[in-house]
Amino acid sequence: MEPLPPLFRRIADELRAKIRSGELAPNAQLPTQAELMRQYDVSDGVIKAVMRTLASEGLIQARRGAGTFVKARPTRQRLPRSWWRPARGGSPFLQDMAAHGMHGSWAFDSETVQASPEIRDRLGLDEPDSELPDVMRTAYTFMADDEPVQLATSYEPWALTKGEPIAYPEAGPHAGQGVVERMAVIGITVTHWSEVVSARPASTVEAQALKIGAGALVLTIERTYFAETRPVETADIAIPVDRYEIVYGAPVREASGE
Amino acid sequence: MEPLPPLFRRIADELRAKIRSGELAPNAQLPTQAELMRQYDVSDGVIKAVMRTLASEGLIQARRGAGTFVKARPTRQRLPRSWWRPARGGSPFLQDMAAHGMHGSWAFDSETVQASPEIRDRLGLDEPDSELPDVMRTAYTFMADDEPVQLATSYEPWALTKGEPIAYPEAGPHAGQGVVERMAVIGITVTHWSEVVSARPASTVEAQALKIGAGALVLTIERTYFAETRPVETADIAIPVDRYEIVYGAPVREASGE
DNA sequence: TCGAATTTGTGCGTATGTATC
DNA sequence: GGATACATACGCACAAATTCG
Repeated sequence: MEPLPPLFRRIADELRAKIRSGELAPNAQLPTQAELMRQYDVSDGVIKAVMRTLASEGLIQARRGAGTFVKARPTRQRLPRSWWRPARGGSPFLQDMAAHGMHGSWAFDSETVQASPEIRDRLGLDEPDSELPDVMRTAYTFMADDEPVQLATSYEPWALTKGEPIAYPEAGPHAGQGVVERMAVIGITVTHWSEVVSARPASTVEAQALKIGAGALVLTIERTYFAETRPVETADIAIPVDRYEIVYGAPVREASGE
Repeated sequence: MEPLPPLFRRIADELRAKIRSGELAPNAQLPTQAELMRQYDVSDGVIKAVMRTLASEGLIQARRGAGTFVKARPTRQRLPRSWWRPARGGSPFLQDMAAHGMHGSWAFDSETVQASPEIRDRLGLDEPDSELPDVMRTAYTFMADDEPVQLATSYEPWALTKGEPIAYPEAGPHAGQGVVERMAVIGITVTHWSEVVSARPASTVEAQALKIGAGALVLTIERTYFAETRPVETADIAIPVDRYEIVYGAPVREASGE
C-alpha cells in the first residue's frame, strides 16, 4: 500500500499543476494564504510549507504585504560555451554578448595568493614549500546590459606568468583578451579545455553579487585550459539558473581520436 | 541600521561555519533538535527551519529516527558528455560506464505519441493536423552498478522512422545503439549535436525514479541531434547533482568556422 | 521478536513583526 | 493611519522510522 504523500505536498502538486496548465497565469496573484487555509481547510503551517516548496522550485514569488504571485518565466538567455570559442582576439565573453545583441562589461580584482588544495590539484601544482603566493587569482563579475550574469574566479600559475607582460590578466597591453591569446604571447599553445558542470544554491555573497534571492540556484562550471597535458588556467564560474542556461555543442566526428 | 537577520538564519550560519571549518566533520551526527533547542533556547520551529535551510544547501541529511548528519561529499562521478562521443557501435552510455569501470544497464519504454508544443518546437515540426501521433517517445532509466544515475526521454519524428527497422529505438537489429548509428541505417547523417544545460529541483516522479530525496537538485540537459540544419532527435535528460557532475571538453581550434 | 525510547516529519493554533496598499 | 498579507517565532500533539535492550 502506498501511503498518501503529506498534505502540504499534495496541495503543492495541485497548485503546481494549475500553474503549469496556465490556469494560474504568469504574474497572476495566488489566493492569499488565509484564503488557501479556508479553501483546503488546513492550518497556516501547511500553506506556508506549500509556499516554500513552490518558491524553491522557482514557480512563485511572495512579496510581503502584497501577496504571492506566479513567477513569469523570463525566456532564459542562452550562454553558448563552445562552438564559437575561442575566436580570435578580444574577450570571449564580449563576443558571446555581441552575438546576442547585448552589451557586455565586467569588473575584476587581481592579486597573487597561495592556492587552496583544490585549486592546487586542478592546476597540478606541487605542495607549497613556503608561504609565498603561487597563483594569480582574478575575481570577475560579468554584466550583460548592466545586469550581473556570471561570476568567475580565475587562477593562473604564478610560475608561468611571473614577470611576463600578461602576468596581470586585466592590465597591460593584453588586458581583456582570452586565456588562449594571452598564453600565446608567452609561447604557450592552449590545446584544449574542459568544463565540469554542476549546480547548487548560491552562497550569500554570490546571491548578493548576482542580485538573486538567497539560496537561488546557480550553475557552476570548473573550467580548465590545457597546453597538452599541462593545466595553464582554471576558473570557478557561477551563473544564475533562473535567468541563464548554457549551451554546448559540437560536430559529430567519425570514431574518436581518444 | 541593519536589522539583524532572523533567528533561524543566524543559527544556520553558525552551524554552516562549523561544518565548513571541519568542527563538524563529514558523517558526524549533529546535536538532536531537542538538544539544539536547549542550546540556543529557541522553539522547535526555529530549529526545524535551520535544518531545512542546511538540508536544502546539501550540507546535512536527516534520517528520521536516527538523527541528522553532516553529508559526506561523495566524490562525485563524472559523466563525460563530449570528446568520446560518439565512438563507433553500441550504446554511448555503456561506453561511458565501461570507461569508468562501472557496469551500465537500462530500462526503457517506447510508444508513439503526439508531441507537446515544446518538443514540436525543438524538432521543428509543424502544427499537427490531426490527433495522430507524430513522434516516437522513449523513456529511459539508466543505471550504473544498479544505482539509477540518469533519466532520459527521447523523441524522434515519426515521419522519419515510421516503417523503418529502427522505428523502435530499443527493438530490432539496431536496438541499443546510439542515435548516430541508428540514423545512419536509414541514410541520415548526423552532423552535430547541441546540449542546453540547466538545473532545477527534481519532480516527485523523478525523485522516486532516481532514488533521491524529493526536491533534490537535478541537472537537466536538452540534447538535440542534427543532420545539417534538421533536428532528428531530441531528449530531456535529468541527472542527480549530488552524485554526478558532467564534463564537457574539446580541442581549441584556430579561429572558428562561423 | 518485541517493545520502549529516541529522533525527525507533519500538522495545528496563536501571537507578533513588517512591508505594502 | 488602517487594513491586508506575508515572515518569524512559540509551543503542542502525534506519526513514522530507527535504535537498542
